[in-house]
Amino acid sequence: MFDDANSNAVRVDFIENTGFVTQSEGLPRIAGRIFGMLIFDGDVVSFGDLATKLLVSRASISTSIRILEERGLVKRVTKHGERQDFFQLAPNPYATMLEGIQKRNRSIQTDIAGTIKNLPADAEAVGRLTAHANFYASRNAAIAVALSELDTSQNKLAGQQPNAPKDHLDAK
Amino acid sequence: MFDDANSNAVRVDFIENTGFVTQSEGLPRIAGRIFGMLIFDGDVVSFGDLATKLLVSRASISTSIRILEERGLVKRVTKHGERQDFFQLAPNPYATMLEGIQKRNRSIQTDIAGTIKNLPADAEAVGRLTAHANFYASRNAAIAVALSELDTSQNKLAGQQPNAPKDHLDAK
DNA sequence: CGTTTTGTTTAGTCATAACTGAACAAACTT
DNA sequence: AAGTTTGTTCAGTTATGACTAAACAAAACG
Repeated sequence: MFDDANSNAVRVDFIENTGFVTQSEGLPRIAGRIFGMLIFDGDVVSFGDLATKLLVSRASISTSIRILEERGLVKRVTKHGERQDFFQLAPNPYATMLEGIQKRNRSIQTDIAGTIKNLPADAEAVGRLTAHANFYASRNAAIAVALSELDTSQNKLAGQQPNAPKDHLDAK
Repeated sequence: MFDDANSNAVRVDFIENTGFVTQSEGLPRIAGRIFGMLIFDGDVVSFGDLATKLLVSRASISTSIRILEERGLVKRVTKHGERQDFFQLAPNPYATMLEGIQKRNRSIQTDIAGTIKNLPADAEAVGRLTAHANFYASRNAAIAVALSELDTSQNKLAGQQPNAPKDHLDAK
């Protein structure tokens, strides 16, 4: 146990698992695998290596990386003297994720508010619709709490976060 | 404005919208439409009416209702002297929803903990994996906050929640 | 009893989106 | 310049799952 072969099996399992998790959240599975690989390896990985190590086409890497970049979870960097693009985890991907959920919840809340506004004030449904909107409001309030907690724990782990993102990395 | 035709258009929009929301959360759109209809109408609706009013097959109602029942969001009731099944919102669907998310997060957390346990304690990845698990932990802590908030606002709205669920409803 | 109503299950269709290979453009190498 | 590397885009394939129609079982009705 705890030999290299074992560790690699654990690594692959984690990466695959992360793929399933993000898939169930509506993202391509490959995007999750990339994310999982960046978490596990904690390193800067080249475009080509992503395709090679994950055994998928470069086209898939391209689209999944675009999604991860759009969501602010992954950052593209260059290496001095290297032609390939390299990728690493964005500075605080978890906070960014939570902020994305908040944004979505706000949009749903706005929609429900619009529904209420377009009804007569004494409509029988207004109470239930208000409770419905309230649900998303509490979720967002709760996420705000999680965001502040994340700050705390991030500080605790600061020493263990290798490879603080830089805009430009020199060759090793 | 605010005439019956308008209100009905608003109603249909809300129902369709709720369908989209739940679809993006991995549930069939029809399940969301049922849920939205129950929220808007706040009434007890028969199996047949669901199919008729939503213009979908009875088979779809059957599967979507099963999903909603499994998740504890909708309750099946009988009406004295009626052969059809009837459905209404479960007592506190929002709390149930949040608890479902908590359960899922816990399961992901457990998986990550398993990953960490199967690695040498000094593995370089442990710090990042811990932060990853921590993310799901804070989310769950936050949901706990939302759950207590929900209690509060539910009390505020108690007077506006019609049709408190009963196990058995007499005919009107 | 046969017929009707009702909900579930199953087989099949259809829509969607992930993924790939190939074509492509841009930048670099020689 | 010709050829190579690199990332994106596009067309096509494939896998998944929502949805339906039809078959079905159970219960109520006549």
